[in-house]
Amino acid sequence: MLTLDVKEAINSAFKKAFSYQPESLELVNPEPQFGDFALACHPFAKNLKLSPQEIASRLAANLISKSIVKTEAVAGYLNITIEAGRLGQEVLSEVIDKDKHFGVAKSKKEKILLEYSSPNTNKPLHLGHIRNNVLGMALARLLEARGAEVVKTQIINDRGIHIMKSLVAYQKLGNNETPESTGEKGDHFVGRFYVLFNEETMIDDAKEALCKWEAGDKDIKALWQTMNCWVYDGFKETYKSLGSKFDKDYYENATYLLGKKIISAGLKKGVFYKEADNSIWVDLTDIGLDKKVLQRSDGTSVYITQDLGLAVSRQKEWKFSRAIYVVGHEQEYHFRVLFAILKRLGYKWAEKLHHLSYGLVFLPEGKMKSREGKVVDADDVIAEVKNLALAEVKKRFPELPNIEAHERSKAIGLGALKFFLLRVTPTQAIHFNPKEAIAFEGSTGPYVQYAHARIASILKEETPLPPKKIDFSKLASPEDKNILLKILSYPKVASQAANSYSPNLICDYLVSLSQAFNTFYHKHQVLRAPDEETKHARLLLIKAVQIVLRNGLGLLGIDAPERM
RNA sequence: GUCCCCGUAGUUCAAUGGAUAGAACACUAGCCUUCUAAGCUGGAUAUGCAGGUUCAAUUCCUGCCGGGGACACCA
Repeated sequence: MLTLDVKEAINSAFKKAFSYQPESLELVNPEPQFGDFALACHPFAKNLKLSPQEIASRLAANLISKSIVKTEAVAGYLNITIEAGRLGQEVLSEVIDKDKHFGVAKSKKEKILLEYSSPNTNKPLHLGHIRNNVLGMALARLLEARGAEVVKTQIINDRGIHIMKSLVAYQKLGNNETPESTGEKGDHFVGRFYVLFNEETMIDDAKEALCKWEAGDKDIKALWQTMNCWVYDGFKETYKSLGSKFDKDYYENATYLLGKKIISAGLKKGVFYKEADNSIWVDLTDIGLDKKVLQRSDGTSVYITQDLGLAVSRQKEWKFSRAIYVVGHEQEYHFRVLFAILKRLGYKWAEKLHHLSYGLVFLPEGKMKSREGKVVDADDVIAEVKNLALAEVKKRFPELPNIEAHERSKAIGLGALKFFLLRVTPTQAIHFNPKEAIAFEGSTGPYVQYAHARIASILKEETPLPPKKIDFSKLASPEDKNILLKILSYPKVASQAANSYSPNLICDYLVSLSQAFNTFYHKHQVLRAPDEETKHARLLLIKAVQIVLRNGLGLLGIDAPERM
């Protein structure tokens, strides 16, 4: 790999000039006028007792490599320019050889458990869930591209008073309707009754239903089961549109009992304590948290109980080396408490649990609240972006067959939506402005997809690709170099994005690569290049761009259509 | 009251402690007889305030101001 060659050359220059071995070398891509790579020499000044400029000068004088054509010392920076043909040859042959594996590291095997969806079975998914899902899938792919085995899971909150609320409302107002009879999507059907639940007149019935449920009442359990299945049918459809996949679904009703066992065990060990009213507590004040109730005085479990059981059973089942919970920022305290309790119980793997908290999605009117109907429904948004994309496609290609038009609009609409949600740092809150979310121009998913489709349409004219042993010195324009250097940095960006759980870095990268390509595209002809050699070199160049765009979009869970 | 996240251009967002803080939208002037104009080329504007650490701070530390979230025998 080229950057390694340059690093080696710098290392030996250090040796020759100063008999010194730096611990690590961080090369950056400077402004084009300075060169292709640069090394800031300031950090070495202290050890070498020389000015950064002096260090850079001496390194420049001692830097020998057949691929380096120019070295310069400016303001304490060592600037390096690579031979034109060399860059193209090394970068392009690697990308085209590796193809879909370019940017994928074959590093150590690690098993990562990822939880990225935790729906309630009393209402349909909303925009916040979409962010959660899109982020989770992107993370899964990002980590897989680092060589990790990722176990994708969701925890379904199918138990508790809120579930009984929709159930009781249905009992009272349902008239034996079903999603089939009314033609509604199952999750929306159930959600309708959750909204109809009346806090004043029905709360006692809901509490009673919960007691019956816990006692195993047959009728309640049967209805609960039926309604949950309606909801699951609905979720399945939404997940399919989003491309969400899970290796394993966990259900709260199955994990909370294990949580209770863990709590009694902890009580015996003296990690927890019992109050006079029989409630069970943990005292975390010594680490800056609070006292927390783990079991109510009536013996029933609380929210955290199921997460304790879930964590323990998942570790037992998967033996993960790391677990990541992709859950909203508002639950940060909950997870701090959860992890602290697990540590206190003596589970060593508790150190390996991370809460990746993502910011809320705000609407122009403020925070979303499902109880007040102030939500952006997931299915609605998905349908809307598809429709808008369809209108654009039809405007451009009125003659396109319907099936093809719908396929394209699905890719484009969802590409726009996913990109919109992923381009922001996960911890940042998103202010959802419908117009921006579904924009197809500017810094958007479709912009990247469009660059990809343009390349596809050029390459379609020219199959098969030219051989890889050609004259790459034809790729010496600023536009060529800009693209080559960007491609070269892709693996690094991908690993940074994975290590810091930041898919937004990929979004940024893809936009800048697309910009580099578009600029090139407007300035240089590919099929009508001045000569055959240039044409061949350019074909390989854009092929490599296409590969990287497709791989990068793939990490984000976004399709790369051949035509738009 | 305590804790967590966030304050960057008119707006929405970027920026492993490194050279002149990047994009996009909006606004504006141009570019389709030439590989897809969902595009390209120009044009103006920004690090909340006060200190500190550092050769170097949007980035790290402290305080203040402003916005959001959390701290239930809710989930």
